[in-house]
Amino acid sequence: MSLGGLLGEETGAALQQVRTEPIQQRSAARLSGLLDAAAAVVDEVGFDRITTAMIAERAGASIGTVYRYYPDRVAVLHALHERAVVRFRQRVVDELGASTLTSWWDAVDCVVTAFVGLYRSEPGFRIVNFDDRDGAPAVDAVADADFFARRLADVLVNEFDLPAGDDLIFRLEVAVEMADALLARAFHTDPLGDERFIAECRLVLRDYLDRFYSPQALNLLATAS
Amino acid sequence: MSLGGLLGEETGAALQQVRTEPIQQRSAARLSGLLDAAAAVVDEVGFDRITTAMIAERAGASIGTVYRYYPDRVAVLHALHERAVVRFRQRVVDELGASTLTSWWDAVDCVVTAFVGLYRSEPGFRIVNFDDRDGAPAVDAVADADFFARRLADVLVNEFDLPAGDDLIFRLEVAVEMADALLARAFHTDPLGDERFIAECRLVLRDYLDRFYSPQALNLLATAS
DNA sequence: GGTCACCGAGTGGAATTCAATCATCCTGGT
DNA sequence: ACCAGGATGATTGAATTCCACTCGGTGACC
Repeated sequence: MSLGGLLGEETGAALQQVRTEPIQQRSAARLSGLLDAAAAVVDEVGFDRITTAMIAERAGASIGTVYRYYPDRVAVLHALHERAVVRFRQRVVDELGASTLTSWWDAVDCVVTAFVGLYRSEPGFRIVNFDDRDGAPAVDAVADADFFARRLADVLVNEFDLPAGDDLIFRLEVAVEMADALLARAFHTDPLGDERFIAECRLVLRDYLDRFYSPQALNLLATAS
Repeated sequence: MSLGGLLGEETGAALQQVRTEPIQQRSAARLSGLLDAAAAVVDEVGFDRITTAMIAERAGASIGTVYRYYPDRVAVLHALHERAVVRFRQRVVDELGASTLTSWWDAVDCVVTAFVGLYRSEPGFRIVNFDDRDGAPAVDAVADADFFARRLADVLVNEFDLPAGDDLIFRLEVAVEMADALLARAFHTDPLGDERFIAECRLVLRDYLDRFYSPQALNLLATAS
C-alpha cells in the first residue's frame, strides 16, 4: 500500500534547517515551542513583520536561544513551513484512511478538505503559502508543490490505476498551483475561508483532471493505444 | 465602445502611496527614475533583498530623496507594483485593439498574451506577484484581481454579450487567481516562461469559462429562463 | 568536570529622520 | 521686459533607530 508514501521518508533534518540537534530531552520541547511561538506570531502580524525578538519573547526564551537552533530568521520560517507541510501530509493520509474512496476524485477531495481543515485549525498555517524570494536555491514552495505532486501521483497510480508518467505529474503540479492560489484567496480575508472559493476550487480541480482522467477519457486513451 | 474602460479612471495618487505630489517638472522624472531603478534592482536581487540604498544609488539620488516620495521601503514596491499593473492593463487594451476578436475567448487569450509579454520584456515585472503580507489594509493583490475582474467583465458583457452579474465577476476573479498562479509558476525558474505552464494556463482558463459561457452553455441558460 | 543550554548586552547593517542646503518659481519694483 | 530676493519645492547625507545576529559568560545536566 502506498498511502503512507505521501508522508515521504524522513527528510534528514530538512536540509540543515536546524543548527544543533537537541541532545537533552528538554530541548525538543524548546524547539517545538519556538515553532509554536512563531506560528502564533505569524497569525498576529503576518510573516514579514515577524521579528526574532517576538518569537523569543512569545516562547519565553531569549534571542540567543532562537539562534542556538536556527541559523537565521528565515530558517525559522522555513522550519515552520516544513512542519505545516508535514502536518498537512499527515492529515491527508488520515483523511484518505477515514474515507471510502470510490475514485481518484475522492482522493483529490480529501486533499482539499485536509488543506482547508488545517487552514482553519492550525495556527500559522498560512505559512504554507510562504514563497521564499531569496536566492535560497534549495527548498521552496515550487519544490514542495513538485514533491507533493509526485507523491500524489504515486497514490493515484497505485490506488486508482491512473496512467503513470510525467504527464500525470505535470497535471498534478498544475492542479496544486491552482488549488494553492484559490484556497489562499479563500482565506485571504475570511479566517474561516470563503466557501465560494473553496467550492470553486473543488470544481476546477475535478473539471481539469476529468479532462484527462475521467472514465471516458481513460477509455479513449486505452482504445487508442 | 468599452475597451478603454479596462484602464479605469485615474486612481488619484493611488491611495496615498506617494508622499508628496511633485510640483516641479524635474520631480516627475525623479519619481519614475526611482521606480525604474527599483525595477532594475528587483530583477537583479529580487524584491526582498532590495534596499533603499540600492534604489537611491541606481537612480543617482540620495537616500533622502527616496523618502521624500515614498513613506517607506515597501511603499516603493507598492508603487512599482501599481505601475506594472497599469502597464499591464494598457498592454491588454493594446492587444485587444490589435486583434480581431471573434469570441470572448480571444479576449481572454489576449490577456494571457499581454501578461506573458510583459513578464518577458518589462524590467521588474515580476513585482505583479508581490503580495503584501503586512497589515496594510488598503491596496493589495486581491483588490487588484477583483478590480481587474470587474473591468474585464464589463468588456466581455459589452463586446460578447456574456450575461452580466456577480457570477461573471466571481468566475473571472477565480480565473485571474488561477492564471496568476500558473503564470507565476511558468516564470519561477525560466525567465522566458515555461511554455508548458503557459499553454496549460490558456487551456485551463478556456475550459473553466467554457463550462459557463460556451455557446452551448449560454443556449441552455437562455432556454431555461 | 565537562558538555549542553541558555542568556542578554553588544555589534553591524539597513531603514528612516531631519536640519541644512540648493534649485526653481513667483512677485513686485524698476 | 528685466531683475532682486523671498517663498517654496527638492535634495542631501550625517545621525538615529530598529533589528538580525554574535559571543563571552553563567548555570543545568550527566
